[in-house]
Amino acid sequence: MNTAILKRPRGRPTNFDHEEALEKALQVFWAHGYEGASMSELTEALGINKPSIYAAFGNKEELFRKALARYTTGPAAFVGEAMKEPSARLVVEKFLMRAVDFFSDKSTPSGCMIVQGALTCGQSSSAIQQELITYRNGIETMLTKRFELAKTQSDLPPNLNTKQLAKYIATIHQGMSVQATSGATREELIAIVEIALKNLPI
Amino acid sequence: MNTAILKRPRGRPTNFDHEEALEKALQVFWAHGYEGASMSELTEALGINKPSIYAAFGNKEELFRKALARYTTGPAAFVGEAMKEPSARLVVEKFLMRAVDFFSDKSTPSGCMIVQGALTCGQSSSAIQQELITYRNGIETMLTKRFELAKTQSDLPPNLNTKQLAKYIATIHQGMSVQATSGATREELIAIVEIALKNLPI
DNA sequence: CAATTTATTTACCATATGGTACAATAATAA
DNA sequence: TTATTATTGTACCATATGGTAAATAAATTG
Repeated sequence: MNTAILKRPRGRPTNFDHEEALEKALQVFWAHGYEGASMSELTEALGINKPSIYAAFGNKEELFRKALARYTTGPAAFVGEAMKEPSARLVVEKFLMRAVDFFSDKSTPSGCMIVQGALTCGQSSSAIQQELITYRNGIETMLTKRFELAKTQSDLPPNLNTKQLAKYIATIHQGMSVQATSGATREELIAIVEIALKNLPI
Repeated sequence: MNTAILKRPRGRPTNFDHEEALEKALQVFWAHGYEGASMSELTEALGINKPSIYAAFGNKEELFRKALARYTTGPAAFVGEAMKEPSARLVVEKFLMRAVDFFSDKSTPSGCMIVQGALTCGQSSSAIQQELITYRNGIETMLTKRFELAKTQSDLPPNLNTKQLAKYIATIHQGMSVQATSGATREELIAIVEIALKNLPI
């Protein structure tokens, strides 16, 4: 089954599972943000010593990037999934509703890591801050492209400004992330989405 | 005119203007958040040495609280002002439109300090984090109360859930704060508000 | 077996953090 | 003038930060 142990590499074997460790790092960064997560908290959470972390993942920045990649392909993968819905309207519904599930999942930190990982920070973290902005823009771009596709399918009117609509949806998503971190309940988040959907311009 | 110098206090006079210093501290905290603003950056920005800051304002937490108070009664006072508009609809319009002006003002940091001052942080800042949540809830409560008043004036239907509506408006506001910090232009923010207003349930 | 390779542990590094002791300074009060 | 009071500047403190050197341990190769 596990092909990884069929042919062991040369030296002393690694004593921890990289994916498991990355998952734990993700939880810490997700909960406290890039700056708010200290290396000592991370070492404690991962259960391995610092030199092992640095050997396996590079440095704090790299560890964050790898945790972030895991985040987007794991818990936050629903964003890409939502784009596959058959109509623009359903895409928005799915995106926002799944975001509510996501934000109110009590087994994970509240809020979106891409929104809150480094919104404000010291100068030393500006690289990460900028990368998260790029990720946020990426979500907007996904929405825009999906709306453009809907236009070609006569699912949306040709005069509709897809970029603006995407930005509006992203704004609600980001606002809900803040709400979730502020303690908003699942029911409250659903109410927000219902208001938003009931009054959607599409 | 200046009554403060008519009767000087006993010892060596203070060498800096407290309000000016607080204003500079506000700018730093606003731009970098509570944790992201270091005492050394603050001392440099205020142009006074650390012992003077501590003598005048207590400690970093107290300095932040005083800067935050200045924020709410100064640049962010428009929130309370907006509540005075004659109808619920106009309250929301004014609140969101003035927020756009506020967020896109190039002479101040982008985004809202109450939203971004300590969204995520290390454990040592959880007190400030909690206080900012309380401030955010306060804005929602202002909106709720204003909508309740509108009900008594037959300005809003009696069956309308004012808390939910307030939370929805607050969500858009918070989302726009994230957008502003991510580089959204004034025009883009206006477009967001226009979509939101065009589809308002009131 | 020894040699080699890699990972772990321990202990440490330079720097930055929030915060302060203490002496010097500048004002007022007597 | 002298005493008193309060603020300033310098120099410092304990601790935490991200990060690493060096020795040790555990595996494979020959």
